[in-house]
Amino acid sequence: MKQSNSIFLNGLNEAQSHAVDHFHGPLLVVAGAGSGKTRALTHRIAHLITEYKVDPSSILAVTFTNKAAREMKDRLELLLAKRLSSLTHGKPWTALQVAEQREIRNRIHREISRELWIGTFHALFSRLLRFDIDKFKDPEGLTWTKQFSIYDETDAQSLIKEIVTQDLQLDPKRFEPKKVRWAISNAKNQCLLPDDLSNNQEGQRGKLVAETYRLYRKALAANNALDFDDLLLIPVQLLQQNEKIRTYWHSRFKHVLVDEYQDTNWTQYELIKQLVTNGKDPSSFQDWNNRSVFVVGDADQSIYSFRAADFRILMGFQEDFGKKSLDNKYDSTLVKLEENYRSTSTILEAANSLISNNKERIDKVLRATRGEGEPIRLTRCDDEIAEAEAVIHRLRILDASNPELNWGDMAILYRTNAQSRAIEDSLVRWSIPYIVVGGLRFYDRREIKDLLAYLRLLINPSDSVSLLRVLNVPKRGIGKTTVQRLSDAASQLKIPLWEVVNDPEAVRSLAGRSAKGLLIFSELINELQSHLLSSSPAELVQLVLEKSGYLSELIATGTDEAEERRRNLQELVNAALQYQEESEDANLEGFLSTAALSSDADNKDTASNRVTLMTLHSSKGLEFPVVCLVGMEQGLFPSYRSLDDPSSLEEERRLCYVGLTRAKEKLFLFHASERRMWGGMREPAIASIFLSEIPEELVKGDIPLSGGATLRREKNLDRLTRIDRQSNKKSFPSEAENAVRKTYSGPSPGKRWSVNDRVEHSSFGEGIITHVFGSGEKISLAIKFSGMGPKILDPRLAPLKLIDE
DNA sequence: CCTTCACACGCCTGC
DNA sequence: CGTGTGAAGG
Repeated sequence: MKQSNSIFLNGLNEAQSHAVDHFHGPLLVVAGAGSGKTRALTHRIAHLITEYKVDPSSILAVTFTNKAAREMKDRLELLLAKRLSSLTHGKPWTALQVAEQREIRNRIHREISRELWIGTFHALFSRLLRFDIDKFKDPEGLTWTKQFSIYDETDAQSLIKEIVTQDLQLDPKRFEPKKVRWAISNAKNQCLLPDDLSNNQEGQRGKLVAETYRLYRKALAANNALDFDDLLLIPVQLLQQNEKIRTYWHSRFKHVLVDEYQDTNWTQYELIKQLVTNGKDPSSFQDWNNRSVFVVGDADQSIYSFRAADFRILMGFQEDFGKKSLDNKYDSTLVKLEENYRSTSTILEAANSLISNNKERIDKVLRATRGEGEPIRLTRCDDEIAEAEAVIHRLRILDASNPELNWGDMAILYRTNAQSRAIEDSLVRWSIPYIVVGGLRFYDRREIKDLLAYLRLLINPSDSVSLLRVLNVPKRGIGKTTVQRLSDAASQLKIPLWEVVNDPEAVRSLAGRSAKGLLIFSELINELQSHLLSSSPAELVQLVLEKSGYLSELIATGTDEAEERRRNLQELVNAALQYQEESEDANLEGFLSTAALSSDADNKDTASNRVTLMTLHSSKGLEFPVVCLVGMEQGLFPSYRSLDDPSSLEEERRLCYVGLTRAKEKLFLFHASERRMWGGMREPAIASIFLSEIPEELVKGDIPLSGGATLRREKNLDRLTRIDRQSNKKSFPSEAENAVRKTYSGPSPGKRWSVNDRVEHSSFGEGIITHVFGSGEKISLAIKFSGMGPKILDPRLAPLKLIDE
């Protein structure tokens, strides 16, 4: 079956060809930095389609970022286009006219790449959920529809905060929503449900976290919303419980490829397993005919354990899926790519030496294929401002003395986003063009989130988080008290907030002066909803902008900041237009998913001729001729949180390894002896331990280096930069806190209206009072009439009379 | 009842 | 340094 004459095997080394040509069964590709794994992945897909005649729609390829997905598609299209051009035109690709090229690419896109499922775990499985989530049966009876909203971290946290303070009546200072959210996220990423978590917990605090998790999940369902973690966890549950759906997707995706496998978590692993083996135990799964699972990764580049990635999943792959190892090199389930085509041998040697300090590794060496290159340069600076100046100075020298180097060939990498500021200042001072990747996402800007909240509300009126966000934006005179009254009513009636807001009588009854604003708002939403089916996403964005008064308010404000926001919103319209161009059946749900799941790094093209600034994490998968790595100091990099924890320190070291191996030609390291942390305090800083792990002979210091001995001695000193870990103090709700459970002012004896009273309404007929809101003069009644949902009425206005028993 | 202003507090990394 | 929360003002 081996097709050794395939053009997609040309120019590959032995190990790469082996990976590309693999057809049946599981294969783990251990791919060191710069060993051509993206090449192997794209060639493999092309090879599967053209040589093994695999239907493109049966290929599922998981990438780590959307950007990587787009690149993979582009490269694949180009590969296939080149092949097609020699087949159909008998000419090499470059000899074709532009129009011919375009026609071929369109054809490839239409017939092949459009059919492929390539994307991040989150993007792919939210797509799957848009098909099947309505068939999901939750053990606690929760339900979702295809119109579900996707909540980002902020939305999720505000929901949790609400639960902690309102439902559980806990002090958010002691039971921090952020930490609780983190614990819940961790559980979800390990495939744990509320009950599982509860059973895992001993102390009261743990039990409370599990209880928050349960309520949080319930709240998400009430909002018809999912958080990022649910996009993976719900599909797992769905595939586990529903054999029909599982078998469908199992039969559909015959070839599954996963990039950056070292950064998968247990929930993602479970997804892969369900799809590949149809839920069977992988070690005994036999039915590999015309089916494969192909994972690529490098345990030394695992840098996401903070979001529950576990590289032991990669290390256990063979045992999970494979037969026992016979020949270590070309085992039927393992290929190692160990030849590095990216970096000079100096850079590689430094990286190899650094990473050898880690204990938890798969044995792997990275062999250089390029020359020695220049020594690594290390610069020590007085503080972060001097550091920024030193970096820029270095880049300017390079720019002046190397005509072949452009600004776009240079990258400045740092541990934390906050470090970019000082460097940006210097770049501006020297008028050097630059781009900052990461940090605040475009879709996290306030005005963008506001507009997206409108759109989410339109398709998913249950989404109360979005409703609350835009209810009074722009200002409609609807204040906190009114909102609280409406929310209380909604939660007691167990109906979405929107149903209260959308009921004019309820509004008139519950709200005072702000009733007018509420009526305007609900009319607005109803009107916008009427355009849902007939308008494109971009048109809808424009409509919301105009009809909501958002745009006119910004124009009226007239400040620079407002103008900036207006431009961003225009950019959102453009993003919607671009989305429409790129996808076949463009709809608003799709656009909103794309928006929720895109990261800042996805949108920036690094092609423009600018110096790139980013965190080490975002640099994964990229390469640059020139790399400057700044802030190599204890407490910063490695981060202070890792200093007393060996396994986090190893992760920091892997991060450093990733950073070093981004460089192709020239590598510059910087550290400062003093640094302003946040606010103003100047903190003395000492050189990073990682510097002492790079062989001295590879490094040339601008200043005399403190040797490894000094560093090792300093290592044992008490860290000035270290911040004491918070002691594990428990925070239980006190007796007092428990005692002040909120009571709504129900009917007091002697009042005219009470719960369970039977009433008669002149047009709705007979009903029963289910709730009484408010007290004194101002009360509202929730009444259940037969044949309709609960109505909220003001007894002073509504034609009601009490029926005597 | 809603808006605005001031102050306190905290930031690692990100789909 | 930005965000979120609280008290005073309108």
